[in-house]
Amino acid sequence: MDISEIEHLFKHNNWLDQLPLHVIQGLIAVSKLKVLNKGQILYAKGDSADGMYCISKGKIRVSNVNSQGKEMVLTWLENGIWFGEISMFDNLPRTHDAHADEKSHLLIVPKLAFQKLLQDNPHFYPYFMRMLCQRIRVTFNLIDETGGLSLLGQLARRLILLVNGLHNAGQHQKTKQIGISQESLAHMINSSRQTVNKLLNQLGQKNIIKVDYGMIEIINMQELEALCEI
Amino acid sequence: MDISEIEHLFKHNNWLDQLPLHVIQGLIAVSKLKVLNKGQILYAKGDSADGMYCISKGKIRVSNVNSQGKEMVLTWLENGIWFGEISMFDNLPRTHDAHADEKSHLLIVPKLAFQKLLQDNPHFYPYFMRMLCQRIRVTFNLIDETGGLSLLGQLARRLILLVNGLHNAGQHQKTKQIGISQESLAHMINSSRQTVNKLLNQLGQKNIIKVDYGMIEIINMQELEALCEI
DNA sequence: GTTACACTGTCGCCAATTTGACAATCTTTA
DNA sequence: TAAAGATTGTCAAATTGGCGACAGTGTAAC
Repeated sequence: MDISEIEHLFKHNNWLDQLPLHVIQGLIAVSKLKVLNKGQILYAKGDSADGMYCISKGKIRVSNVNSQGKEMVLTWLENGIWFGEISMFDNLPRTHDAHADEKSHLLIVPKLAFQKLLQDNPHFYPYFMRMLCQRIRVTFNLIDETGGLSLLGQLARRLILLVNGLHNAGQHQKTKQIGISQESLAHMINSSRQTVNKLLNQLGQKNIIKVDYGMIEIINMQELEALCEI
Repeated sequence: MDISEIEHLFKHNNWLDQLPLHVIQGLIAVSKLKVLNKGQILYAKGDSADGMYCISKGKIRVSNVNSQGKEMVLTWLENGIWFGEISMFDNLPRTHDAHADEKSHLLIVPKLAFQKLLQDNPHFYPYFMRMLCQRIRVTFNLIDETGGLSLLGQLARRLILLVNGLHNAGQHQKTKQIGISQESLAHMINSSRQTVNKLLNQLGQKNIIKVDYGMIEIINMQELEALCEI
């Protein structure tokens, strides 16, 4: 990964891109690269944080384990996504587990460097206040839009969430494919594999999605969005 | 409401109480009082924000209307609770509706005054960054802990949430009574009044809670917490 | 006080969902 | 390539939960 590629990662973020170029370059100078192999853990819930991450390649699974020991996946994060900023800002433990689902390349902005940046340049605070507010709005949305939906509605909402990402709005949409097993999907909406299988195939017959082995592709996004109303 | 009472409201908040006394007094000087009658609306989702609130008396219902037109209640807020800070910090519309469920007295800290405070004193930013992070952590918890629970588990979780408050941690616990109809509770966990009624009475027979007209009292908090594992 | 309204308790029926089971298909690993 | 493991498709039986109905009880308003 060369410098221009790294700069691009910063420019891709709605908040970091507000920083003057020389500040970005300062952050890049102290940032580190990290490569995770498939299945490797990045951090666990409760870990203390070393910094904030951006994915330059690969896929990270953000999840935690519920009281029955079942893994509940919050979301997957992919190229260009920044994450892990909460613990960086408040110095408290990680809220989730993060695993690499495939070989992944990450950029790490160290916590101390970032905190020093803010300390030395308090006028940058508002950018990151807004960044945090945005996170809150997204999670509120998740809570609100899930409540009151039928199972089919929840499934549709979840599929959209999985392609668009739980992360910050305004991303240019990539492929509309989701690599996920029906069992994982079932876990996410607190349902059974069999029911999810039935519902997915119903959507498949209506040509709204295409169901494959370990893979779902969204064909008709409008229809899917309409289903989120039920 | 006299000055010392208002000062107490500021001291009650984990973040505001970090501000020097003269700053608090400055904020109090520009704050306004507002009285809402029962049923009156404080703001609606989408409204632009005038500031941040604290309840000195009464009860505020935070909710929104889902796509089927059903009201989904996120939480109730009571004495001493600060809320409405998101829109104040990011200048974006309100995320929820807020209604007074009974005659309520509010303190309003105007947005402009607060923004000026931060502009003039950037070293206060970190307090409020942490405040926002705390909100994110609480909402993540709500999402994570609800997922994978049985209906009974969700109900137990919700009851605990309602006495402890969805708001920031570290509040000294008041009475363990919740004034709420079983129908409202049902809405909150996306279930039916009848089912909630049955579950509540089961908990009542086990002496975990006490069920009354429009009122639920938690008797055995430990047992209730244990139920959040199923 | 009494009338209207809101809330609770409890049916029974019916639809939706879970669960366990098993076979078929796809992918990965040895 | 073959074997092992993961994922999907499908059934039937058992369970859960939603919904309408209606009576009983508590609260508020006039």
